[in-house]
Amino acid sequence: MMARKKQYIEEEVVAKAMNLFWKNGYEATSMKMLEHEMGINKFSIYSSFGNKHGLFLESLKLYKLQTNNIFEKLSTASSGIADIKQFFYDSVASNFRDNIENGCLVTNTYNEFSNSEDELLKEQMTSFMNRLKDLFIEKLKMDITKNEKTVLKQANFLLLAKHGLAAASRVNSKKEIEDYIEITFQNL
Amino acid sequence: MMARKKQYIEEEVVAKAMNLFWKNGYEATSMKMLEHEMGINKFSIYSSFGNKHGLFLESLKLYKLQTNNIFEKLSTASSGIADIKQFFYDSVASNFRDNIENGCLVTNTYNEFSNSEDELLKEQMTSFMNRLKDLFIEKLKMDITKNEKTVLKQANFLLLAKHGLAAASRVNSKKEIEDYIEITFQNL
DNA sequence: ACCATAACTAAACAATTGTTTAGTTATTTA
DNA sequence: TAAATAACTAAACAATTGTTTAGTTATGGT
Repeated sequence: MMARKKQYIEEEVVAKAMNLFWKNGYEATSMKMLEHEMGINKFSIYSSFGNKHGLFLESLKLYKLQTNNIFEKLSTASSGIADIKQFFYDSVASNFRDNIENGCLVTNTYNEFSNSEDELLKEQMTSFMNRLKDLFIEKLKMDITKNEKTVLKQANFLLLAKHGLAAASRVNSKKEIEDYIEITFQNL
Repeated sequence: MMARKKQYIEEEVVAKAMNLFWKNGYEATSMKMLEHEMGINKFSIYSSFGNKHGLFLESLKLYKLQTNNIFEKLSTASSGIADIKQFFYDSVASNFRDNIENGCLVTNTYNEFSNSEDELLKEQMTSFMNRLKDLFIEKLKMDITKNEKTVLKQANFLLLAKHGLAAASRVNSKKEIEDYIEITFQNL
C-alpha cells in the first residue's frame, strides 16, 4: 500500500548533487552542502541513495549518461584522426558549467581516488578509460598506413593527452587549451 | 636563556610531512596522520609551524628546493628543445617515491586548490608555472627559425603537456608515459 | 472516512577534524 | 646546585563529519 508521495524527483536532485561533486570533488563536498544544494533533507538523501557514496555513484552514472552523446558521436564517426580531434574539442566544451571549467568528473574522480582502496570506483574508472582507448584505436586504424605498433603507441599518447587535458583545463585558459589541442594533432 | 633542546630536527620532520601531503593531498592528510608519520606530538608541530597550513607551506618550500636542481639543469642547458624533453623525463623520474608515482606536489596542489580562495597558495602556484613557461620560451627561442608566435604557442602547449603529464602520471604506466613524451616532442 | 504507511522535520548520534591548554620533564645558565 | 624556561605528554576543546532515529505530516487504498 502506497502512502505519501516523494516531493522531489530523484533525477533532478542527483543532477544537483553531480554539479557539486563535479565542482568540489567527493571529500570536499559535505552532506550539509548537498542538503542545501539538492533542496531536500538528509533523511531523504539517505532514503533515496543509501549513503553519500551511493549518491556519488549515482552522480557518476548520470555524468556518463550526459556525456554519452559525445562518445556516441565519436563512435559513429568515420574520418579517423579528425574525429578524435573533434572529440577533444567536444569534451572541453562539455566541461564548461556556469562559465567555469571544472574538468571531467570521471578524470577528477580518477585522480582523487588514485591511491584509494575503493575497488568499485577504480573499476568504473578503468573501464571508462579502456572504452576510450578502444575507440581511439578503432579510429586510428582507419589510416591503413599505420602499423599495429604505431596505432597502440598513438592510442597511449592520446589517452594520456586526454586525461592530462581534462586535469589541466581546470586551471588553464581557453587559448592555452586550444593551442594544446592543435599541436597535439598536428603530427599524428 | 635557553632551556631544553628540541628532540627533532625541523628539516627532517618537514620532509616526512611533505611525503604524506604528496601522497594524499592537503585535505586528506590529518593531523593525526602527520603526528604518526613525523614522529612528534601535535604540540611540537604547532610550536614549530603554527598550524597545518603553515606546515603545508613549509612542505611546498622543501619540495621546490628538492626539485630545484632539475630546473637549474634546464636553465643552464643549451640545446633547446632537447633540454625540455630531458626536463620532462627528469620530472617524471623525480616523482617516483617508494616505487609509487605520486605526480608533482605543486601540480597536485594546484589541482586541489584550483577553485579555493587561498590567494597565498594560488600565487605560489602561478609563479611556479610562470617560471616554467619562461624557461620553455627561452629554450624554444634557441631555434632561430621559430618566430615569436610559434614560440609562444609551443610554450603554451608544453606547459599544459607538463601539467597534464604530472596529473596523468599518477594513474598511468611507465610505458604510457614514455610514449606520451616521445610523441609530444616528435615534431616540435 | 479511516488507517496503514511512506515521506517529511529536526534533533541526536558517535567519530573525527584542527587547535589549545594545563601540567610534567629536561636542560641551560648563573 | 638551583632557578628559569623551552620542550615535552596527554587531555580537552569546539566544530564538523557522515549517519541514524524518534516523532510528525500527508496521502494512498479499502
